[in-house]
Amino acid sequence: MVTKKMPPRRQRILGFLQEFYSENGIPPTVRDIQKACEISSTSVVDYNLEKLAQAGYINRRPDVARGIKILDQEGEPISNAPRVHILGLIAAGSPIPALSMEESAFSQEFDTVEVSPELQRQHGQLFALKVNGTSMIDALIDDGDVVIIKPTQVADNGEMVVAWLKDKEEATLKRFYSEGTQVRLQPANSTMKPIYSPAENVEVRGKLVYVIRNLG
Amino acid sequence: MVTKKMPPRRQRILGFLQEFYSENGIPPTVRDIQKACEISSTSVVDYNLEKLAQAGYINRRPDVARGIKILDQEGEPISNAPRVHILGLIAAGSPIPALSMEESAFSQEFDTVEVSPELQRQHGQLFALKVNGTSMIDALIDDGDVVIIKPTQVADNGEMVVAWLKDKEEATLKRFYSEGTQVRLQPANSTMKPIYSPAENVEVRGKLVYVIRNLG
DNA sequence: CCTATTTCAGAACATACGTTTTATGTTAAG
DNA sequence: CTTAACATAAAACGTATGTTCTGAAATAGG
Repeated sequence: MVTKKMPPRRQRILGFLQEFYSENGIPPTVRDIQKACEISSTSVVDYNLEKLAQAGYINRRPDVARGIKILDQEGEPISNAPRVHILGLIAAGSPIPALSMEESAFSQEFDTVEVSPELQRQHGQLFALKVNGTSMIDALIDDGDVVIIKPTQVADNGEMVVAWLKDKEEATLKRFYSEGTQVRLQPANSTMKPIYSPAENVEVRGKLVYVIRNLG
Repeated sequence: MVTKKMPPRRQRILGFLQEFYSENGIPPTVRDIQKACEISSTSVVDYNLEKLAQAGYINRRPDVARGIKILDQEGEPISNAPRVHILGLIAAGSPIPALSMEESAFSQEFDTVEVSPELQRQHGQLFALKVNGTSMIDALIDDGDVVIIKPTQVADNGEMVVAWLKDKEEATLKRFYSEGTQVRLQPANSTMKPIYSPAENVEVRGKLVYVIRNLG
């Protein structure tokens, strides 16, 4: 599908649609859009909505209040469940990208996964990583699994964390144990040996709160 | 919270609300409810909606079209993502309940998990089981994990299935391999031995399409 | 049986909200 | 410059949809 460049106003409308729907559980009205996007007339909103519909970004149910259906890339309606960005891959040796998300919250550049609203409510802002390779298999995490992570710099003992090893410049998923001056990073499976490292060499980037595995 | 008995009509309205929202991505109007629940007047719908709001089942946004917010047990708004019923526990020796769901699709008697719409679209009707104990740990499935299952009687070789062993009267999660007259049920981890059983002793109940693990 | 409370009915009302119309400004191609 | 396609504007229109009013039927408690 050839995606043509979109006027900024239309882009803004589309972004607002997703944001509003995700926040309120109902799509906005034409007038909601008008106010939020600082448009002078409802007819302009209508015009741009029609364009968005032609381009396949939305569906419109004629004559029904709040009749806009927001579609994903496959043309299927999206749900209003919170979506979490998959920032990248994690594996032995692979770096984790920067964790500043607020700005690009609704940019289309990342893959996303749906999470339940409870999870989002419970933990606040989240991000996700896709696990590459079987290096985490000892922690019951398989190749291709997606892990949902809550950003944090601290962790309690026994929690599964994304740990950054400064010296090796690599990130890993392990159980975290603070043992005085050093840190033990323990695979969940006892047949694997733990990693011991000085506390100042280990940076906790986030804790693991959810694992998703898609088979089939 | 003391849940008083609800008039059947009110129960029906509540069920319709969830069904309609899940199906259409927007809540129904008062008149949608009126038609679907065969109510003679909009005022009756309004009356019952008010009661449902008092009882904490919904929120109403005054004067806004389709302003009903459906709430879960914690009083938080639900999303319109498809919800899948958790029919029970699965573990060595535990039975799996009957798989007829259509009738009780929106009864409140089961716990549910949200799944992404894509999953539902891809596989159709689904159900879920909560894994009890660590007996599936060899298949990278931990105690407390929730597995999403697509009901089916057949499976391709290598797929993870819910297999019912008639002689032992127990269900188990394993990889499925048809080997002529008998069936091999293979744990995902090679350190565990496979189960060999005559084909007529093994009933495939469903295939595993998704695994969810909630930590923290 | 009597009374109070709950539930249901029908109709009318008020407005939230999608749509249409007519007109003007803006950009891009020839 | 001219013209066509694109985009914006203001106002009015029609109906979809929440709300209210008045009254009657059904149900429950004593």
